[in-house]
Amino acid sequence: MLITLDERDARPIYQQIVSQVKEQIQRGDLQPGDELPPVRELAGALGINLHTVRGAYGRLRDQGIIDLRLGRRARISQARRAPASVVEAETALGGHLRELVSEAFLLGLSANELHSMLDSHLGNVNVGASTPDSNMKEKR
Amino acid sequence: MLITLDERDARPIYQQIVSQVKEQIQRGDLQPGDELPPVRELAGALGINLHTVRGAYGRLRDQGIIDLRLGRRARISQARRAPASVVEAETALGGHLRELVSEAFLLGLSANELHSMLDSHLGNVNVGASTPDSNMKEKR
Amino acid sequence: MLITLDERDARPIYQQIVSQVKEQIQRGDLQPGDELPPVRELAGALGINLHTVRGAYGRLRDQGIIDLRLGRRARISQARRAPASVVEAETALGGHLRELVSEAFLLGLSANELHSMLDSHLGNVNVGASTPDSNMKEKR
Amino acid sequence: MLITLDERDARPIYQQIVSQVKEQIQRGDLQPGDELPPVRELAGALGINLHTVRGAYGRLRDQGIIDLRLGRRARISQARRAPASVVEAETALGGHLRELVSEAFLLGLSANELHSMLDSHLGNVNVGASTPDSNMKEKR
DNA sequence: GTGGTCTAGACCACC
DNA sequence: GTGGTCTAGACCACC
Repeated sequence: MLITLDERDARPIYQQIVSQVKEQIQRGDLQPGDELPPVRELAGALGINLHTVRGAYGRLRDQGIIDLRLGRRARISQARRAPASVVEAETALGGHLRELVSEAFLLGLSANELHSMLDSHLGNVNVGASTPDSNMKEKR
Repeated sequence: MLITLDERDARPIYQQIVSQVKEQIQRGDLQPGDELPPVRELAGALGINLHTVRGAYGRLRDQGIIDLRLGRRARISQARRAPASVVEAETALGGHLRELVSEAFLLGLSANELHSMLDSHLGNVNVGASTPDSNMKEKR
Repeated sequence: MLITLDERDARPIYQQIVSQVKEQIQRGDLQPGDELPPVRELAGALGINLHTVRGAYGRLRDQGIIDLRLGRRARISQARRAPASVVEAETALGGHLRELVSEAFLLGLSANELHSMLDSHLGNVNVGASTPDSNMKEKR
Repeated sequence: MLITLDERDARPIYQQIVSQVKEQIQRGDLQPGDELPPVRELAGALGINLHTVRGAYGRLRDQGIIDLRLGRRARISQARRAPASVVEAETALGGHLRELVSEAFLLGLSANELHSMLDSHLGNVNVGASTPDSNMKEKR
């Protein structure tokens, strides 16, 4: 598993790790059951403190992304959660969307341009899910 | 000028103020040259700390949105920046979009659902601005 | 808010704090909107490290029990979550129930005795919920 | 003797083994004097570490469930302890019950739902033991 | 080896 | 004042 830290990224280190693990799951680079590197190993490779990695892993566990068990290696969870309700989705993504729209406006983007940027990012998504006609790869 | 705080919004207060000022410019409620309320007044109206409002105004100034001069009232700047290039837009928004898409994926949202969430957030912005055929309100 | 640590309790300190906050919500001693003591204050009062309290608060936040926002005091969340599904409930409580049954057996308790012990603990519950005829105080 | 590990069970492996041995005694599948498989054999069959099985057997011994003597096979102990008093039971199980009830409350479960979850876990235990009129399988 | 908890202390961001 | 992140290092429990 390849994790890289971006000095220019304003987000805290643990957040970058969390995001990258999620993106790798989404891309299919990490599959359910796959092992993550031990915290000490990843900390060493990234040149950061062990606790920083533990914080990242802990959040991934709390979000149901990975399984952590004492004495065993961290693994990508089997269970993918059920589709979220509209309310849950708004709670989880509302801040992201407001930020995105705000920034896009400042850049002078049109609604169409923003939607097509979103489309190009959705295109990267490796969805091979149970309901192929309603997944995120779907052509609009 | 009407600013309201949303308790459910997880973003820091200063950021909510920044976003709302931007959105009001976008809606045309705030025009170049318009005055913003004095820091003390807005802080009092929202029941928040002076520093918080000062922080918000400072960021708006740093982003070229308002003019701040000691002893003068804050005003909306004249200069609007030119629409960004595709490359600039990708640089500025790419991280936000990656984050948004991977979160949406883990929530089990479809591409359609994500696009319509984006639409509803663009709708709040309700642009009726200078370039009507390429603005963010545009029906898709 | 009164939190006490029990030396004899084998659970980690942060767990005891988490449990006690939950129990106080359940008893109605803590209401939505109520403030929790600042981490430094509670840490001082309990004679433990600040980070240990932060760990407890962080878990309460991750479970949606409290709201934590930078610069503001921790508060009990407004939103009570929707009733869990059978699967969620089994996931969340299965381990507790297995442990309980195992221990009860070792003690020579009958099923009836265990159920009535559960009843007496449910009696402490301060439920004032929307569906009074299906809440946890309900006589069986 | 059949022991199986449940990946979804969040408890440590040694605890799953301890619980299952207890349940099998309860079901009558294991009788006083019966031999348990050698540590090496069980570890091999489950694909786990020797230490893990040793730890489980050690705890069973500490709880008076099995007899362990160097060079001999582990056996189910003869002595069954007398039923606990109400006070003992409350001391031993009170913490578990408080925890269970407050978790259930936060999940939005009703008292009935919690009792029936308890029933289903008691059902797994499936007691057909020495005191049929007060055992844990008893229909309520 | 591997994750979990706790202490100690620094520095930062928001209010 | 108040919570958030990070480093450093100790010791523990499980495998």
